[in-house]
Amino acid sequence: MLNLKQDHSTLVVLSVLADGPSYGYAISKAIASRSEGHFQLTPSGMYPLLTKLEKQGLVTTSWEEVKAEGADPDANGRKRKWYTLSAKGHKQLARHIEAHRQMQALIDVFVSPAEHGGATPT
Amino acid sequence: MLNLKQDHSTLVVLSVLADGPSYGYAISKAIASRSEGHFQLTPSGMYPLLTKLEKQGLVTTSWEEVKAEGADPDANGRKRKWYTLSAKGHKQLARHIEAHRQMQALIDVFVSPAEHGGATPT
DNA sequence: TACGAATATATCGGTTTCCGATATATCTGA
DNA sequence: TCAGATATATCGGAAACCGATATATTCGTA
Repeated sequence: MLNLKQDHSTLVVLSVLADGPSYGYAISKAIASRSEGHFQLTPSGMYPLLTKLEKQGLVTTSWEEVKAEGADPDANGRKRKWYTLSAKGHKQLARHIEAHRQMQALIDVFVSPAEHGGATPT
Repeated sequence: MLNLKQDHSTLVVLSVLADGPSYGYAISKAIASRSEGHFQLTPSGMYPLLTKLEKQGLVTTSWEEVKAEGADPDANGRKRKWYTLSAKGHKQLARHIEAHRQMQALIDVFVSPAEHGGATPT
C-alpha cells in the first residue's frame, strides 16, 4: 500500500475527477480500487490536496446533504462535498500528463539498458 | 531545468554509478548531459544524497588528490571523493528500477485513456 | 600575471511536504 | 446496542527541498 506524493496525487485525483464529479471519500476508494489496492490516499493527504486544487481554481465545489431514509426532514444529515473538474482543471490535467510522460521518457534514458554516450551505429 | 526529487535522484545517481566509479561533480555533469539538460542535481541535492547512499552501504568511497601539472609535490592539490557502487548498491538499483516500473504501470492506469471499471470485452 | 570561469566538496536554514494520529458526526447492518 | 463504514477535516513532529552561501584549487586567456 503505497502512499502517493503530491505530484502523483494531483495527477491521479484530477484523473479520477475527469470521469465526473466526486467527493473525497469516494475518490480515495476509487484510487484504491483502480490501483487494485496498491495506492492509498489517506484523509491527511486527500483533503489538503482538494483544498489546494480548489484554491487554484482547478475544481469547483458544492455541498450536498445526504439524508437518511425516512429521516426527520429537519434533522441534520451527513454532508458531502462534491468536486467538479473545471475547464482550467482539464487543461492542467493535460499539462500534468504531458509532464509525466516527459519525465518518464527522461528517467528511461538512465534506467533502460540502451547504450549512451556514443553515436548510434548506422 | 527540473530539479530531481529524492526518489528519482537516487535512481539516476545509482544508475550513473552502475557504469563505473565517479565523483559528485562528474555525476552532476553526467546527469545534465544524459538528460540533455533537462535534469539538474545541484550540490545541495547531490552531497546529502551521496552521504546517505554511503551510510546505507550502497556505495563505497575513497579520496583522490588531484595535483596540478608541475605543482609542488608538497602542495595540497584539489581533492576528489570517488564513489563506487557496492554489491548491495547494485541490488538496490535493481529493486529501485523494478519499483519505478511498477509505479509507472500503476500511474498509467489512471493516465492512459483506456476504459476502466468494466470488464474487457472478449 | 591578474582575473574570471570552471572544478570540486559541503553545509545552512527557511519553506514546504509528508503522514500517522486525532477529532467529530452520521449511517448501516448484525 | 454497538461495531464498522461513511464522511470531512486539522494537528504537529519529522523529513525533504533547494537557493544561498562557504571554501579552495585549477584553467584559460587577455
